Amino acid sequence: MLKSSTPPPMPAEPTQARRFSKARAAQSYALLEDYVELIDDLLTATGEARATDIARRLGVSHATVVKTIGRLKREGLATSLPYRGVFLTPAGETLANKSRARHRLVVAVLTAIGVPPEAAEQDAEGLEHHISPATLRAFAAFLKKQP
Amino acid sequence: MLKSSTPPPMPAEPTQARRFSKARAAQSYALLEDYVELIDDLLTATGEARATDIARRLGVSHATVVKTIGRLKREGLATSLPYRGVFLTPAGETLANKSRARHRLVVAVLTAIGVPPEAAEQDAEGLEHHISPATLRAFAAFLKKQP
DNA sequence: CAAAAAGTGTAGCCAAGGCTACATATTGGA
DNA sequence: TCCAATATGTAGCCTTGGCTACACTTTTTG
Ligand SMILES: [Mn+2]
Ligand SMILES: [Mn+2]
Ligand SMILES: [Mn+2]
Ligand SMILES: [Mn+2]
Repeated sequence: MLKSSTPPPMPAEPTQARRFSKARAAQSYALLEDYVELIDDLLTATGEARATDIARRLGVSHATVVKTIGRLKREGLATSLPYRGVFLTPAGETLANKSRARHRLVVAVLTAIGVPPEAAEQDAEGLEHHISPATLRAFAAFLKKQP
Repeated sequence: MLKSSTPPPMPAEPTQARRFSKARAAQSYALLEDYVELIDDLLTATGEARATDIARRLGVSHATVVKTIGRLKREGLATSLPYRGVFLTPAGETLANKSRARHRLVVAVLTAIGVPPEAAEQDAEGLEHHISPATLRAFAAFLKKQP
């Protein structure tokens, strides 16, 4: 007999509310993670991260990017000088490195499971922001013991 | 030697922009998926889905729920009668069933990989909305050939 | 059956994250 | 050099998805 024929019961209210809450919190942080990762990539590749480049990469308008850079600065993740691009604070760099490592691990796991490469890259862009540390550890362990 | 010592190159601009775009689109649909899934669960379990119950389950205010129900109605996923709760249209039921099946499959895969149960449930709540059909198929295939 | 409690609806506020339009600054090429 | 192209900044608008406050309806209960 295959696992589970009876559907799982609905979770208790406070549990379910807590899960949704955390998912909302993760989502509200997602954009910042993508930005610092991208900014760090641009800084490494070209030495600078300009609003226009970021906008092109993200597929949004430069005005949107400028506004979000404001949020990055408010949250202590980036600095910028007028007409001189964006830079990451130490906190920003730390977050960028964590985000990049997690992004790659997610892609690797999806691929190992048999997800086609482009789908893995596509889905990872959204998935990555909802991977808890516990899941991240499980992913790393899973990859290590892969054939 | 372990796989990949050189970091992957940054994707070309249009590719990366398309990925981010799709991830944003998926996110904008996420709330609707959670709502119809939850409404369908409540209808099945208790015969009705009231705004207050939904609010308690989601951990938001009832006013927020009422407003979102408006969006569900605009998008043709639900109907409601004043002071008489919410119901799903056929389109809403279809989406609810798809969402629930996907949700369960995601949890099953995470668990199979070795993610602890509560982390699997927690992360799935956010992850599920970024699983493409291709990834879904790969997940199903992966589970089937598991020991 | 009336009063209290619970549920629902509505208004108005906020922040995030999109956009366009336009003004200003910088940069590169003739 | 200076003018055109490019980049940047700013303003104002929109939708989504949160919230509180308050009014109204329905249900429960003494
Ligand atoms: Mn990423
Ligand atoms: Mn991402
Ligand atoms: Mn779900
Ligand atoms: Mn969800």
